[in-house]
Amino acid sequence: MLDKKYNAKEAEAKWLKYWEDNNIYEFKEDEREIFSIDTPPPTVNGKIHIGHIFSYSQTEMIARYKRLKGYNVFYPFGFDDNGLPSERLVEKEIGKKAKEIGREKFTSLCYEITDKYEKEFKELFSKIGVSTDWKLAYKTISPSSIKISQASFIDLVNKNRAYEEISPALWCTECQTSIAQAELETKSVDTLFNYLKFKVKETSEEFLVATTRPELLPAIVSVFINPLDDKNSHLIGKTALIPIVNIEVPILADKKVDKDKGTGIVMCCTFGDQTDIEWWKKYKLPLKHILTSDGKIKDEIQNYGGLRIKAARKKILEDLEQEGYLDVQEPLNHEVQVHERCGTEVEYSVLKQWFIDIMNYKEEFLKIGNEISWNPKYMKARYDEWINNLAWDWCISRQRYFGVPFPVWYCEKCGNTILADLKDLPVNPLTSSPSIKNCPKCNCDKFIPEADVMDTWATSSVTPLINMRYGDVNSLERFLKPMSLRTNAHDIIRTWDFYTIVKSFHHFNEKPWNDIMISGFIMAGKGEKISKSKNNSNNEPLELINTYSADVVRYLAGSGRLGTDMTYSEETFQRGKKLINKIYNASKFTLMHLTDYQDQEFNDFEFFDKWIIGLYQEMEISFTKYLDEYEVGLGLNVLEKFFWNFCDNYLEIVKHRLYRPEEFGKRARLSGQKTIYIILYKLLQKFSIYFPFITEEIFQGIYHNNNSIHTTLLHNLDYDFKEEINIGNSLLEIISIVRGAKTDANTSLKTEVINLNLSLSSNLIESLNKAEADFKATLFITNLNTKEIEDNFIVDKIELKLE
RNA sequence: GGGCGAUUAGCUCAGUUGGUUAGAGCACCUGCCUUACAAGCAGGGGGUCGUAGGUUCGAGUCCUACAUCGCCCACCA
Repeated sequence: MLDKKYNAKEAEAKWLKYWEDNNIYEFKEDEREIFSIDTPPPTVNGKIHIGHIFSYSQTEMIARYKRLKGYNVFYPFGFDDNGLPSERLVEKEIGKKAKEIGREKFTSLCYEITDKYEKEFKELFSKIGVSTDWKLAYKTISPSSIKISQASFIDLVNKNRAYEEISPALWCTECQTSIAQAELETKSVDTLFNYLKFKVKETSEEFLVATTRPELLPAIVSVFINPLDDKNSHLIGKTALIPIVNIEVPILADKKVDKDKGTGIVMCCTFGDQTDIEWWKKYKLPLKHILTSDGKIKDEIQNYGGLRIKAARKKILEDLEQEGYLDVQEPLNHEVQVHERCGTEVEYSVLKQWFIDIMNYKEEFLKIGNEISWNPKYMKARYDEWINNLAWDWCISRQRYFGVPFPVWYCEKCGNTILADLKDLPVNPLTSSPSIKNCPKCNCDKFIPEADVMDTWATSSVTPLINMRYGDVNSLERFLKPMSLRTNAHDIIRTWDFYTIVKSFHHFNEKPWNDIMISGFIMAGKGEKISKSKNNSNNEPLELINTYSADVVRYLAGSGRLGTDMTYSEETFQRGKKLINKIYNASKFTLMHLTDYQDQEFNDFEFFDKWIIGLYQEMEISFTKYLDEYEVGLGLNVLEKFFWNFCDNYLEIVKHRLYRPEEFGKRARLSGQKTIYIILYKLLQKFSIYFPFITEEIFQGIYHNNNSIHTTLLHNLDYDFKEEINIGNSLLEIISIVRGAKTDANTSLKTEVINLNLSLSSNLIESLNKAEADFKATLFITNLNTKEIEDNFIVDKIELKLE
C-alpha cells in the first residue's frame, strides 16, 4: 500500500540504502552486451554546483536507460584530483603558496584536502541518485592511475610521439609553471600603443616602432618590415639602434608584418608573442630571456632588474619620454591571453619541457573525430576547429608538485634520458633510482631525477585506460576498447575530448569511444555563467535536495536539449515537484483498483483503452528515438505530455468502469484494469530513468515486493491501435467542448447533461457507439442523440441540468 | 576577423523528416470541494515565431542577407 502522502526525505534515504545493500548498480560480467560510459571525473577544485548536477544527472539517466534496455552497463565514477586545479584549491584553503611550504609537506596536504572534498562529492552524487558502481571508482592520483599515466608516457616516448626539448613555452608567472594552449583564455585589456623612436645606424634616419610591450626592449633581437612595404622597405638590411638599452639589431624582412598596423615596423623580442617565437626560430635569432619565473625583469638587466613587468613598463616609458624617444601614445583595447586558472597574462619561458606530438597528426585526429558519433552533431565543429587552429605541440611538463611524476632521470654527466622500467611503475624519480646502475652512453652512475609533474590532462586523458585497467592482469580491455560513450559539457571538448583522442590514437591508432554526448551549461542569468565565486546559497545542490528532494532536482537535468545552455530557474523545480506529486497520486489511484487484479492475457479492450494504449505506443516511439540520441530532456518532454493526458483524460474516462462493475460490466472493468496496469508499469519504468526514488517506492509498493524497478527490462508494447488514436482524439475534443460549456455555466463538471446532440462522421458514430458508456459516464449525459454528416463533428446542442 | 549556436506568449522552454486554427509550465483572469491528487480539475486572455527577401500549392521549420545575444577560436607588433 502507498501512504496518503509521499515523504521524499525518508523514502530517498531508504532506497539509497536499499540499492547499496542489494548492489543494484553493481557491474558484473555476464552474457549481456556491455554499454560502457566514460564519465568525466570532476575536477577537485572546489564545490560542486548545480551545473555539475545538471550534466552528471544527464549521463546518469543514460546509464539507467541502457540498463532498462537490457545492457550490462559499465558506469564508473572518478575524481580528477591532481594537478594545478587541486593545488590551487589547497593553496586557497591553507592560505599559502605551494613553494612556501615545500614539496613534501604540500603534497601531503593535497592528498588530505582532496580526500575531504571527494568524500563530499561522493555523498552529493550518491544523494542525487547517480547509479554508478562505486566499486569501480577511480582517482587520477591513485597509484594505479599514476602507473597507467606513466606507462602511457613511456609508450609515447618509445613511439617517438613524446619528446623533450628546450623550447619556448607558455608560462604563467602566477602559478609559476608552463601551461598548454588549451589552458588559455582571452581577456580584454586597456593598454597603450607606444610609438618609439629608433634610428638606423648606417644613415641616422629615424623611424617609429609601435609597441604595447616597451619593457621588453632589453630583449629585442631584430626589427621586421614587410618586403612589399614601399614606405619602409629601404631600411631592410640595415641596422637599428635601440634607444635607452643601446642595442644594435638587424632590420629584417618578413611577409607576416602588416604594413598598415602601427608604423608597419615591428620589433621582435624574445618573447613577446607567438610571432616572435616563429621569427626567432625561422631566422635563428639570438635568445635574450629577461623575465624571471615569477614575472620580474631579471636582476642583470640594467635599470629595470627586479621590477615587476608592469612597473618596468612604466619606468621605461618614463625614461623614453625623458630622453625624447617616445613619440605618441594611443589608447588601445585588445584581447590578451591569460591563464584560465588564475587570469594572469601569459608570458613565455624557455625550459626543457616534455611535449606530445600533435602537430604532425592533425589529419588523423580529424579522421577519428569523423568516426565518432557526436550528439548533438554540430558540436563536432568545435573539435575540428580546435584542431585546425592548433599552433603548438602539447606541452605536458608542469613545474609543480602535485601531479603524476615523469618516470624519468637524466644522466648527470651526458644528460642522457633514462626511462623507468614498466615493471617498476608507479615510480617517483625523486625518491627512487633507475633500474640500471650506469648510464648506457657514458657509464656514469649519477642521475638527476625529473622534478616536473605532468599536466593534469595528461592523466585525465587516459580515463578509458584507467577504466579498462590497462596493463593489469585483470584488464577489461577486451570489452572497453572502444568504450560506448563519452559524456561531458561543451567547455572541455578542446581539452578532455581532444586529448583523450590524442592518446587513444597514439596508443591504439583508434577511437576511444563510439559516441559522445555533449551537455550544456546551467547559466546563472542570461549570458551569465555560474561560477564558484558567485555561488549563492539558493542553488547549492545539497540545499536544493533538502528543499525539493533529489527526484525534483533531477527534473532540471531532464529539461532542455542536449548541448544547449539553460538559464537557472527555480520554477523548473516547482514544475518537477508537481509532476512527481502527480505520479504518486495517479499510482495511488491505480493501486486502489488493482488490489483484486492478477495480470492476465486479455485482448478484448474497450475503445478508449485502445485509444490510450495507441497513444502510449506513439509516445514510446519518439521517447525511444530521443533516448537513443541521448536527448534525455526531449524524452522526458514527450513522456510528461503523455502522462498528463493519461491522468486528466483517460483516468477520468475509465474511472466509472473501475468503480462500478455492477453498472458497466466486469469485462469492461477488467479491460480498464489491464490498461492501467500495463501503462502505469511502463510509465514507471520510463520515469525511473529520471526519478529513481519515487518510482522505486511506487513500484515496490504496487507491483512486486523486493524487486527493484531498476533491474527490470523495458519492452515495447505490441498492439496495433493506430486507428483508435485519431477517432479517440476527436471524441476527446467533444468531451472538452462539453466540459467547457459546464465551466462557462459556472457549474461543476458533475452537472448532468440532459441532452447532447451531435452531428458526426460515420466513423465517429461507429466508434462512439462502442464507447458510449464511457462517453456518457464521463460527461454525466442522460440523453445522447447523434446524426450523420460528412465532416468530422459538430456539437449541435448542450443542455445542462442547472439548479 | 573566423567557426558554431540561439532569437517562438510577460518569464522558462518544446515544436521530430515543410502540412489544418503555433504548444507546455509559471504568472494573470474565471469557475469547480469531482470517492488519486485543491501541491488538484475545467476553461480563458496573451504570440505579425528577430528583420528583409527567396524557394514552394504550402515556411516557425528550407535558402540568402542583415540585426541582436551567447559560446569557442584567432588577433597581443
